[in-house]
Amino acid sequence: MKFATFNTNSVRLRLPVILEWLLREQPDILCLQEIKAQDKDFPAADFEGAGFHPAFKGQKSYNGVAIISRQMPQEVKTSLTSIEDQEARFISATILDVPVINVYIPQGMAPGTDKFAYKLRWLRGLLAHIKENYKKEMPLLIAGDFNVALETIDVFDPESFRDEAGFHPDEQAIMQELLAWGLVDIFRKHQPDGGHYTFWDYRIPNALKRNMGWRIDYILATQPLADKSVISWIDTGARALPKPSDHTFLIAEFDMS
DNA sequence: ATGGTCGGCAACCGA
Repeated sequence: MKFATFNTNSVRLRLPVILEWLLREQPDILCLQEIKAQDKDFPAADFEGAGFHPAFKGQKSYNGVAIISRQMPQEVKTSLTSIEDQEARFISATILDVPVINVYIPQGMAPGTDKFAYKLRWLRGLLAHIKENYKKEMPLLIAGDFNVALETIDVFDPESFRDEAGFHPDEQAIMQELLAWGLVDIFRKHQPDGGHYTFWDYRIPNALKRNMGWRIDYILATQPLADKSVISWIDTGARALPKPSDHTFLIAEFDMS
């Protein structure tokens, strides 16, 4: 089972890149974040034409998440059970009997701001949602843009980012609680070395070429599924295009036989 | 090479 996640920064603008990637890589499931489209504007027919079933939750201008699946997604839900949230940052579905959660965690701007408090509230809400609805002994996949780098090896300049949004101990502590509950960071399982990133800030010139990035996108799995993962990699293709996205595809394969 | 991030969406917010 081939599973992937990608922050699109506009699903409509990035549609040719996504469709080309789907046809080339043939994943079973692709989670998208920052689709930046209202539901009425989501390009559902294009995904259906490529042989996939889309489930999506959008809003105007910002945020928005989607699950693109070869099999029909069942039990689609678009809100956390733990907290109220006005923004389109959560979607879950069951696909081939595996529960899949796709999240776009708030970026948080800077510690001390309302946006940072919202980010922490959201992370705690996700932790509560998972504890309320799932068991660590059962298969569960969680993917998305968490906007949190966990370790010094996950950012290119940890000294200068220490205590800033995206690399702050309060965010990292909640994510570590999530992992401690019973989730495995699948890319890390297969790649213990640092310097592998999923995001490069547009505002840093030639960030990809200089490998000045962050690893803030994740595929997390409970142990029974994590035991089945055989490979995970980052596809920088979409970041290297003439009109690049700021994130990359992150992929993991699971042997379900 | 004589500039200097993107995207949505209509002036700026968010990342």
